Amino acid sequence: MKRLTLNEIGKLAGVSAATVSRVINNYPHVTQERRERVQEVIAQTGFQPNLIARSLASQRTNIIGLVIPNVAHAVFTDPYFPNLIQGITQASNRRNLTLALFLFHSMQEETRTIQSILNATLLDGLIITADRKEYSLVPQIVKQGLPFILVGRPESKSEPSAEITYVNTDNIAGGYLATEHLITLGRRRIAIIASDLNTAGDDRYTGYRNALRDHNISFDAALVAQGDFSLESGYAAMQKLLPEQPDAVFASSDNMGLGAQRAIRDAGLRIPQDIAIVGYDDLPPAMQAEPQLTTIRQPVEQMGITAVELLSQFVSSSIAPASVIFPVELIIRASCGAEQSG
Amino acid sequence: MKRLTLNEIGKLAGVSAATVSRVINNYPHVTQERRERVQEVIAQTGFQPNLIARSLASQRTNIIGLVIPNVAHAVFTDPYFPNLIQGITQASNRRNLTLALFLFHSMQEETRTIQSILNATLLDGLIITADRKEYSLVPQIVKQGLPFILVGRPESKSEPSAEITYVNTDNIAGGYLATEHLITLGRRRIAIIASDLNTAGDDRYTGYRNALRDHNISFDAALVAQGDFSLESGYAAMQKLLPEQPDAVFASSDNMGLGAQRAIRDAGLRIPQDIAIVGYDDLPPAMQAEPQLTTIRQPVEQMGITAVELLSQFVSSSIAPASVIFPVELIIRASCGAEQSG
DNA sequence: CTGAAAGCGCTTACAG
DNA sequence: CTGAAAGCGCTTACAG
Repeated sequence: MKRLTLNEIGKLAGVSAATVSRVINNYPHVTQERRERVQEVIAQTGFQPNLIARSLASQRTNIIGLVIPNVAHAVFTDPYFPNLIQGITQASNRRNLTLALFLFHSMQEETRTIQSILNATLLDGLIITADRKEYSLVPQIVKQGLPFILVGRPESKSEPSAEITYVNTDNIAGGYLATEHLITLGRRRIAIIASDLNTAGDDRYTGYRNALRDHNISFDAALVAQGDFSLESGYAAMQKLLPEQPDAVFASSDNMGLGAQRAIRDAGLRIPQDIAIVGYDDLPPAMQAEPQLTTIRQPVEQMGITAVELLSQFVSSSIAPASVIFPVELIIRASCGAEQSG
Repeated sequence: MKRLTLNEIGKLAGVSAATVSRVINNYPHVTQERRERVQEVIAQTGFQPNLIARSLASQRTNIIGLVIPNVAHAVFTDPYFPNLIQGITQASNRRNLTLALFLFHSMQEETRTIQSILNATLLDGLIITADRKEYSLVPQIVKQGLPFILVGRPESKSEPSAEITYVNTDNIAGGYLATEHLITLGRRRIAIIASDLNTAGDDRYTGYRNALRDHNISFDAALVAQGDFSLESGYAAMQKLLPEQPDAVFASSDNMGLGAQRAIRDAGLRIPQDIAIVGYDDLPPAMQAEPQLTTIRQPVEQMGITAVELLSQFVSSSIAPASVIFPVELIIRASCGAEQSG
């Protein structure tokens, strides 16, 4: 079936294409009568303007991109991404934005695709997840002038000049809360499964250090092990920590927490009696082992929504909006020994 | 920085914009010399054609949509979707297609968005996951004439006339393999946690029935319980089955299998000694409880790749290509009692 | 093989 | 408030 054009709608309504365009775009100065006549015709014909033509004329596509850099470990194992995407799609739908998703399966593919995204004129802006620290993408985009929002804190050293807008959760507070909770339970040899792969890991570690300091517990480097956010790395890290005889562990991601949980069990120790655990990221219960982890919950979906909103502002005003940081909360579950003490 | 146009590139190379366009689009009849001159200029300037303008002129956008209908239960809890998306993005990147992702958070939003997708001219085609049976979307799209590929088998009754192209895995064979495996282990009271929410569930159930029939085991309706692919529903279904004293259970999704596993343990029974389990879908080990499920593995990522390829064919030839069905395989793990028998 | 020109379907100053 | 017209940056018959 042949698609209608502005011109044809105009004819049917007895007005010019320009007027139809003005009605569609809610331009205020159209007489009520003409406006209604046009709306009538649009409703009857089910007309929808050609988005491509509109984009070409208006130099605005209403398409935004979500770029998830190629991370070493399976992107979607971590429920963080699905949650984030839920928020982003929700806000996109609401604002009539189309979301283009970019995933990569090799660094080469990533470089190539990013390059063409930046050179093409398809996108109004970009949302980029800050999963890797050594991410050279950012300066490249800044240079191009394409509006973008980072999800997660950028490395402070990157781009001293440019104002990078980001949404984030308060990871320092999260690390602090988690550690303090373990302290409150009377634990003193509190280990951490940390990660320096991204700034989220850095900040959670900072929170851990701060909590120890504030509670006059001396820091012991032997109680720090590194992981890469995967369950397997959590398992390995915990195995490394066990000889140090910690009585608690803060795993700076739930996946690593699950790994730690297994390692503790495999060593014949009890949770939480021997070692209490606090995780991070809040895996949905369905994915968790039992008992479920006490964890720090982040409003990831909300972060996605906000990212879209900030990006919209950026696109329409071409002034980078202010970054937003969301609070986190502690969710207490049995794994920590709160309810379950024997 | 000002973007270049075909015209400007042409001037730099001493040819017309038309010739530049022909070079870019690999039109064969351009003299070697001019071609090289143009390519040189393009390389030096880093010129990339404006995709929107190209789309408007060529009536082809190279954007495809992935539509994941609003399913009652968290879309991404099931690793099926991430895997599928991996395949789809990989193939999209390879073919220089942009992938637009459409998720919905209510039926109303879904209806509204689908409508505007179909009326707009933004997409060359659609990939749609067939997660719901009662899906009225399909006839609507068929009517619109937008090329689309279904991931999963459509209901047979839908659209007797239209040729619907789909990619699928051989779910009947999967159900058969799973059940036969349990039979081979000597089990006879084999329960099934089924689901009639989609055709995948139907087919797996058919495979179960066929296997029983071929092995002369009489079907017992009391050994059938329904689930909705969630862990919780698997737990509930298993609880319903336990009084029937099954000695095995085929859970037609891994999530439901994990739920069943918990229900069995909570009832004080042993896996696999008392009840052996086979799951479906192959959750990544990281998400699985222990012991991991014996399961039917489907080539989900490959299905995504193929969906994109079929859609490309469809778009360029406007003739619906033939559907593709992938084989599945049985992955034996300890939960089934193969290795672990005491 | 190549270029001038029309056309894709909108938006938006510009006059009036 | 409204319309005629130019323009967004390509592609692609059409002539030559």
